[in-house]
Amino acid sequence: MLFSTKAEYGVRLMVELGRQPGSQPVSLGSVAEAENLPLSYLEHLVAKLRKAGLVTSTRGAHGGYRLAKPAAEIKMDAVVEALEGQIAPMECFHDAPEGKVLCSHESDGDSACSTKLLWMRVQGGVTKALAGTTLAELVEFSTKSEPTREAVLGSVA
Amino acid sequence: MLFSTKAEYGVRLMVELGRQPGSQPVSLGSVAEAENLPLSYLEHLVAKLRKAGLVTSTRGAHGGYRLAKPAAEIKMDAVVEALEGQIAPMECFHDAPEGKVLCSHESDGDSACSTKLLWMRVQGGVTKALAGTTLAELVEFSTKSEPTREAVLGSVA
DNA sequence: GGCATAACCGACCGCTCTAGTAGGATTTAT
DNA sequence: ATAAATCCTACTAGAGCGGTCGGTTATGCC
Repeated sequence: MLFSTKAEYGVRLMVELGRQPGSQPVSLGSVAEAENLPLSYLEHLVAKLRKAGLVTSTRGAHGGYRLAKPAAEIKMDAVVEALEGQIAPMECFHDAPEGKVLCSHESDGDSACSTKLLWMRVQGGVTKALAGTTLAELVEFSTKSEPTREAVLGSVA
Repeated sequence: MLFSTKAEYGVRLMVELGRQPGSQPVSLGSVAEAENLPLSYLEHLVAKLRKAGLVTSTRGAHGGYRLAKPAAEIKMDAVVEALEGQIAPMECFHDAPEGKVLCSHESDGDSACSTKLLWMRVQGGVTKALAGTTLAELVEFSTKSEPTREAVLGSVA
């Protein structure tokens, strides 16, 4: 598994927030109920999203969470990275200050890392997929398939 | 981390085998020494590669391992999958008999999985990167950067 | 002010996987 | 026979995952 359920639950949470049109905050409890996920676990996840500046919170009664930005401006690489931590294909990958990629084996005296080419391509593929998808797309995708109730009913009938 | 060191070590092992020109088998011990990896751990990894039909073994003295096919015909998705198991972005992803992708949440009564679009793109990116890279490329890449000894010496001088 | 609601925070827990280690059994060239 | 190798199983420490729990703080509402 490339990602754990932290990413899954967290993205579902974000989509749920993105679904809400109004500017009023959504309580975690309602999200947990809607997505059928444990509330206390979602608390941990939403904390990461908040620290990453992806959602804002309002405390107290009628409080809850809102997207910090319009869904169309939220790229999924930021979301997944907030939840799962640095996205790198391999332990030895840490990106240097500039856009460069380092491999810890390279500093060794021996030959350059034979796997670097592969992991760079993998990382490129993943980053492209994540950064090329916005939360708004997922919201639209999920709401569009919600009226697939027809399809469900159709298959039953 | 998308992958564990199993993939890292295993790919390094494959590259090491691919480097050898002759048709005579290479002992795991020499690979372990060349790559500075624990021999007993490599044994576990190479067993997976053998079961996946990627390498062949000859037992006894002067025995060892060989690539089962020319390096140019070995695609890295097969290698990584043999080492890490099914490559899927998320727990709920299991590919159906035909090339289709299933999400376990879809069978539920509720709306289709809001994350499916994202994970499909991610999986596409990873698969494309892995399947689009051959072992031969990695072998060439690593041997080409081996004479970068100049660069290393150059930076020291 | 008091109360319900909800965000916040940290500790804890069982489980599985990772990255090894260890020890032996088997096969084979010399 | 012996040494060199693959092969196989069992074991282990540690880390992360998925989740629970209890308590603290902040806030709208009556």
